[in-house]
Amino acid sequence: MSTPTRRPRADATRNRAALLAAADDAFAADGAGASLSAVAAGAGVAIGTLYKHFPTRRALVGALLAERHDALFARAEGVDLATWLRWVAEHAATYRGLAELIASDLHAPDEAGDRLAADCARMAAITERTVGAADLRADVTVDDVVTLMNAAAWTREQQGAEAADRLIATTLRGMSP
Amino acid sequence: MSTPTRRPRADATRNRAALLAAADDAFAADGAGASLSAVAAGAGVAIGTLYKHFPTRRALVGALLAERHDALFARAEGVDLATWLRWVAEHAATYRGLAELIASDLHAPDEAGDRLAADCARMAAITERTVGAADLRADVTVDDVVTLMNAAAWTREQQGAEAADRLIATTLRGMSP
DNA sequence: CCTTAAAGTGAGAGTGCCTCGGGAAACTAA
DNA sequence: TTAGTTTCCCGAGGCACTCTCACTTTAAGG
Repeated sequence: MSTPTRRPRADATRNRAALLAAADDAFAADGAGASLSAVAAGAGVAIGTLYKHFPTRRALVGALLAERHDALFARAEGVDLATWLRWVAEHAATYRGLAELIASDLHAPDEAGDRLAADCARMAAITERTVGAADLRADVTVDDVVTLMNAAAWTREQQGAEAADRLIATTLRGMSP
Repeated sequence: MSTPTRRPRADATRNRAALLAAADDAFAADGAGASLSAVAAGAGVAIGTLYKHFPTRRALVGALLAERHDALFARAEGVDLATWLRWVAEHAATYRGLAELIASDLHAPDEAGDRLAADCARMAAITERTVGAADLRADVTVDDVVTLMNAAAWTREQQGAEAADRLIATTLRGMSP
């Protein structure tokens, strides 16, 4: 079980970065379901290389979102619930179809090494903490808030930021004592 | 502009019915994105025949939902807002992916002869009427309620009936004076 | 029957997903 | 430098699905 891990090859590092950049372009333009062959082409790399670096679409999206997640979680400290929900909804609007991709993973068992699943768990933990700090009716559960979070993310994607913000505000009003 | 419309051929009627039945099976099993070749095969018909009857997936889904819609709209008379929202959410859960398919059509221009678009319009009208009859805060708009309706439909699909019902109840509480 | 228009057919072109065996290139150490 | 080793890249090819269209079949109506 020794780990004499050799330094990664230079071309591998370069290709990985090129793939991420191309994927960001493609996903921003065509949504999270954009053609992976197009991504590979955009990165100037063969399709096999893409799959070597990112075995699944989820892995690619997860890598792409990793930085954004870190930034999002870093500033979540001590923020109020309404703001947190707005932030998550805003984040979920990064690429079209992202809310569905992420939501569909809540049902799937999280494979080992899945960055996206880990980030979802972190997000759930923050949500739970933030809910605990909020003043809500006794019969409101964390699940209710998670439901609202998902719904707001989907709404933002389908109908824009204003509709999502209004949904959050109204529902939170209904949750307050 | 005479309409010496000949009676439709017997095999056409038969095939259309077989296609609808096969599509219902397939969509129920695999969601609204199920393979259309499989549907054609299930109906014992060539793929070209499917496309002759239903040029797009939307047309097929629309035809399939037509009866359900009629039933839904028929009993919507005088029902209260909360119930109406629950019914719509329940209806949207008929096939997986239905909420998205319908929502994505709200953005697309409704082509002529599109039954699904027409039904969406009828649904919007009923919603507007029901909202008018409900006792809500002055700053709540019909759009807010439509947003909730879509969100509840999506939630029902992703998280089940209970989560959707709770979202509806909580948000309506936030909308009441 | 026989004509005619409606309906059916299915190969084929296009697109996308994903795999796998062989080739190439970058490291490392002598 | 060079040989050895390991990592990485390549892209043809198998599979699935969508949608079209020139051609064939068949029911309807006289």
